[in-house]
Amino acid sequence: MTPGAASWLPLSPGERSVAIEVLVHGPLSRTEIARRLDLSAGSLTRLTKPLIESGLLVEVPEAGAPAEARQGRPSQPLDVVAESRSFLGFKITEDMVYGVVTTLRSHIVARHDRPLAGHDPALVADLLAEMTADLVRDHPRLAGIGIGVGGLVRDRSTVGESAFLHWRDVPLAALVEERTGLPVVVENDVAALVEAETWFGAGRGLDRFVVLTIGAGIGYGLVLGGSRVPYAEEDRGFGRHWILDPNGPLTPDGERGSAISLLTIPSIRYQIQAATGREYTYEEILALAAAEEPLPARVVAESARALGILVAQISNFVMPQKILLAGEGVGLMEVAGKVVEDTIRSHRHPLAAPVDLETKVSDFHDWARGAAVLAIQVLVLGSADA
Amino acid sequence: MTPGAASWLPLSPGERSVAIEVLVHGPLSRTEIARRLDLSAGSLTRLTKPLIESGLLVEVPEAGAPAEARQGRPSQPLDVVAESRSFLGFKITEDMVYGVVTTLRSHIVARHDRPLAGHDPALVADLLAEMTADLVRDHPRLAGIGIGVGGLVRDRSTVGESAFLHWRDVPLAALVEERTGLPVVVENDVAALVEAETWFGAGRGLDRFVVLTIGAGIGYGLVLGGSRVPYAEEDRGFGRHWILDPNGPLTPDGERGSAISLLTIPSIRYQIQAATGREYTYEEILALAAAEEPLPARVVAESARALGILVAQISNFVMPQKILLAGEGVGLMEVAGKVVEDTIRSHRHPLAAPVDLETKVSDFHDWARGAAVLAIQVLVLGSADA
DNA sequence: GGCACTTACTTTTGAGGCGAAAGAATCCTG
DNA sequence: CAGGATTCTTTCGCCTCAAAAGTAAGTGCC
Repeated sequence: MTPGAASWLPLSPGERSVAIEVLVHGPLSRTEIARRLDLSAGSLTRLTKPLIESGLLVEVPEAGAPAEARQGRPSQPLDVVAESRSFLGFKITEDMVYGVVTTLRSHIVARHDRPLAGHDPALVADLLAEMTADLVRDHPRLAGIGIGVGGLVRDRSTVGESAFLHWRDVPLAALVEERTGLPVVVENDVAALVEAETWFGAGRGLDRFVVLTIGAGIGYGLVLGGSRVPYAEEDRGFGRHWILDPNGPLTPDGERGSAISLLTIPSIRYQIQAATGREYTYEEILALAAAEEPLPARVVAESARALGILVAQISNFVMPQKILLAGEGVGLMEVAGKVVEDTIRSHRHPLAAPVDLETKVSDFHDWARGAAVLAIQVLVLGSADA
Repeated sequence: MTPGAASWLPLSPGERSVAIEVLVHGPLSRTEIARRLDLSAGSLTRLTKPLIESGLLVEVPEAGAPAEARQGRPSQPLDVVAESRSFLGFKITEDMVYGVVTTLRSHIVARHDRPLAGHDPALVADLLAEMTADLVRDHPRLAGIGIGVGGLVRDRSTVGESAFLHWRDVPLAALVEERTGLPVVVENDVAALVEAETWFGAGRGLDRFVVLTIGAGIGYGLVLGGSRVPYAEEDRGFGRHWILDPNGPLTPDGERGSAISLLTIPSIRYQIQAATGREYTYEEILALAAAEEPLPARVVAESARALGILVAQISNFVMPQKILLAGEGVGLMEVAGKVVEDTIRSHRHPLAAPVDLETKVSDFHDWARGAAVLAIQVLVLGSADA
């Protein structure tokens, strides 16, 4: 796809795996890479030479710890030149577009957000092109654009269905490519976040890894053998039918006691509003719960128990090495983390390995960063998927 | 391990993958193998030649369907000589040892069961050796023995903990090896069944595959990328804390409404007995439920709903291509299969891919067959795991 | 029956990746 | 400064594989 995408030269499989290893796992000496990829030292010399000559890798002086003075010839760490290329990531929400510029290492070096006036595909593409033009001024060497959208995305290029944008079969990648001339990848926002965390975040190097997001909706991503498992119902309402508590609350969305009803921000706000007649933000509700106001405390505790059950179920059946909890709703963990953990424990076998649950406080720029990682992957892998 | 295990010659990785492909997927022509393993036709000639010369593979006349007369030179299917070796599989229960002899293709060619008088390790090993001696008379060329035990097994050789045998750290493989002179593999019974189904059964060729067994207990096995995921709590009471219905029955084992309480045979018998004061077998209860006797019907329906919830949860989180339901308790599906399926559907996203749920009526000889497959794997792979 | 065509398999050849082993570089230790 | 340790490089041969050409064995059509 996207023939304009000047991918990383014609890399041989061996070279590519070396490049990815260095890209993802920071500076590494040749010996260390050989150990990780189970190759001989000789092969490493062979594989790294062209990568260094092409400027993709460089030998860095001595990675941080010269203190650790070992015997023998000092190792010569290799690293990618993180600043050699820039990547653009967008997250489209109902009323905003969040944009970030990242390095090859997926570090955010710039942010740029703009309100979204309408949902016409051409209009959205125009706005993305404008934002790209704004950002490209300070960041030349832009190598690609990644776009994250809530909804079903096909072939990493077409939005098949997006409820909040009212889109069906919009070839967003093509629209933005023709306006910017840059290679564009479009992906479901949760999928993009999962890829980002798998490559550069909590899931680095893990074999079985789960990402769970709570916010306006529920997001679930499963990584097995280092690559994401595609889901048929991808983000067309995850969790609507995950019944966590048959006696749980009934909300406009989702079945009674479903993950949607118990965990999403709109549902929690709805519950409080239905009971009090007043509107509170999610943060206000969490604060009230922390202050032990009875009604919010009960709703939040119920939500926390549901989260515990959900995490326990995932752990029981998938046995991931780590579960990453992200999204705008993770404030729940701060207020009721103990309830969550107790619930997890009571729904797990006492001899089972403890769940490695990591919470990541995240805003919309993290979603955009996730999208940018897709652009990195395309550059590195040549538009194939991991 | 087990140096006596005359494994399949020193097979190169390429040769081994060819051998396994033919072993698992029946007679295959060279072209077909090349297609499946993504190799060139030339490589296939190279790889198959030594396998044929060593007698491991043979060219078979024409596999069954000469009717399908295609144009061109007819293909020359290759096959393993299923009867060239025999394998022995044992399943140890509290009061019986079930034994089977299988071919290389894992077809059962003989059965032999004996009551188990006591649980002393030496006594059990003696019995296994006697049964082996009985069976080896009619089946020479015995290549190895596999033993399945409920409980925790380490290194495929030592029973770390088995509640019903009251064993701790019993080196069962060594005990049987020194009595029989044959290579022995010991494994958890569920794990063995999972391996068998992955190689020769419902899970053949699948990437994500789940085995769920209901019987005296609950068994759960997860296969990802073609190999089984090891669990920390392996068969030390799966399902004890899987709460499927918080309002479910309370039984001596497991938490209220747990998979153990709702699905295992002893718990269902306990529920009926507690309500009626009489003892019924599981089969009797199912028959009464089918005849719409109110109490059994209610208990069985509750059990079926729980199974549906469990299957739906597994599907939601693991997204396996297939779930195999096995064990002595699968009669539930015959009586209440519709309830199970309806429950699954109501706990799944309407757009989610339908669950491929396969029920396998199985007795203890299937467990023994699973153990025999381990012996096959050791022979083929050289005692490594898949 | 002969000729074209199709498909399956074999042989040959050449390129490329890999590891083993030997050698060079560069540090520490005494 | 010698000796050892560790990393990296070089060389060499092996193995694997793909490509291409050749052989085998059938069908279809005249």
